[in-house]
Amino acid sequence: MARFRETVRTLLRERLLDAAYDAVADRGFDKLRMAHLAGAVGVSRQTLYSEFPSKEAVGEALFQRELERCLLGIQQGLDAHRDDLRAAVTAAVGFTLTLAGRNPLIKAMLTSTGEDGLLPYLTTRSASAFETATAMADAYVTEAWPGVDPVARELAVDAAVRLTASHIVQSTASPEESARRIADTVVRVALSTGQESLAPTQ
Amino acid sequence: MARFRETVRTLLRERLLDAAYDAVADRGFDKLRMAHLAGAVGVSRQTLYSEFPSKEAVGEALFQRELERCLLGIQQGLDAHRDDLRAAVTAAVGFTLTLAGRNPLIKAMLTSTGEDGLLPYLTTRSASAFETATAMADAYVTEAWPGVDPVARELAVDAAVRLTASHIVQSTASPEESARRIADTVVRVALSTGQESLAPTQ
DNA sequence: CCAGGATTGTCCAGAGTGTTGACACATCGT
DNA sequence: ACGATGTGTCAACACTCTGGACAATCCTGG
Repeated sequence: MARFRETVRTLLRERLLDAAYDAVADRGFDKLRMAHLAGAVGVSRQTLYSEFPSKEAVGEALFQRELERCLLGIQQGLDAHRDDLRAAVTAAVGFTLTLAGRNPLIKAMLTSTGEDGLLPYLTTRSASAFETATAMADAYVTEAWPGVDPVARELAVDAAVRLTASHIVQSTASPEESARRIADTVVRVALSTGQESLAPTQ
Repeated sequence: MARFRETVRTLLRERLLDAAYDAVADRGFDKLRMAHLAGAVGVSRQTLYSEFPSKEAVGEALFQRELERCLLGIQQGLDAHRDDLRAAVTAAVGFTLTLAGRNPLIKAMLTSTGEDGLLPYLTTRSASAFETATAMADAYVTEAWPGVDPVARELAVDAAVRLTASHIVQSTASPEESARRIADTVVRVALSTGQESLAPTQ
């Protein structure tokens, strides 16, 4: 019977995260004030604390939500190349990198000075992020390319996710170039049998 | 400081009206049960009564909201003919009549047997409806055709609104034909000077 | 016509939740 | 060292929703 109550809670949560998003994108996470956040939504500070136990929890939720939004876009990118593994990976990774580059929240995270900002969450809370992204990519590959060997598939998906995340944090080239390199790696992993000899085949 | 609380109230109101809309469009206003309405949204019956003092109040609010939605569409129809008074009136009235004919809520109102249903509101609560529609139309004409005499303008607008409402309740012809007739009347009223003699000019 | 069920509208005690002001504590710049 | 600022916690209070009860009314079938 408490169905409306639930929607109110989720609405409150969304509003809080919206306000937090704006504040973080504007002035950075360390400049975010819990009192301002509560006031921006029109709720008491205590209510905010009953929804998010700590400021860190706000950061985690913010990061999590942004991640899921990105994954949605990636999913669509993958679906555009259901016949070419390399092209699909290139497209998805390229999309991810450019998106991350433009996203004001991620930008704010990365430009935060030193160990301030939301960067810690990228390592701390990355567990569930990796989990989600990996699960999604794995499900996709399983469904789209059932011919790939399970072991190779798992390795390839894991590599793709981790390499992409790495390039988000530490980009060494343009998104497109990085995407090509990652796709190259992933394809090699996926199509290998694991039985190759280390010795030259002569 | 109660900004969030307000949005929750309006949200509750919207949800209630949405549920009421569905129920009325489906089974008619007299078959609508306050208990079902509250349950559909997930609140107690008491909460429903604190938002709407009576079932009649629900009907009024429902009618009012639907009216405002229609007016929005009419406004757009008017803007398409800012150079031809007759065409504008014809379009707006025609749109209104066909819209009213298709609208499931209005359909449910009109098909309710006898004095049941929402029909009473069309006369009871029509005061504010007429007020709103008239004000909108008057503002439009004043802005779009400043050359029309104020007295004639007021008469024309009033006639347009009342004739349209009348044709919604009691349609004697197709929407297009009714629209043409109403537009004809309105144009005659608007362009008259009020100085014509009743006696033949000989 | 009448009895019984359904429905509306009202009331109230209790539970749940948000508000408010206060506090201890940590951090930081002066 | 000090005051200012911000985080996190607490308890008393106020408000709102809930759930059950109730009378009054309407409808329906016998």
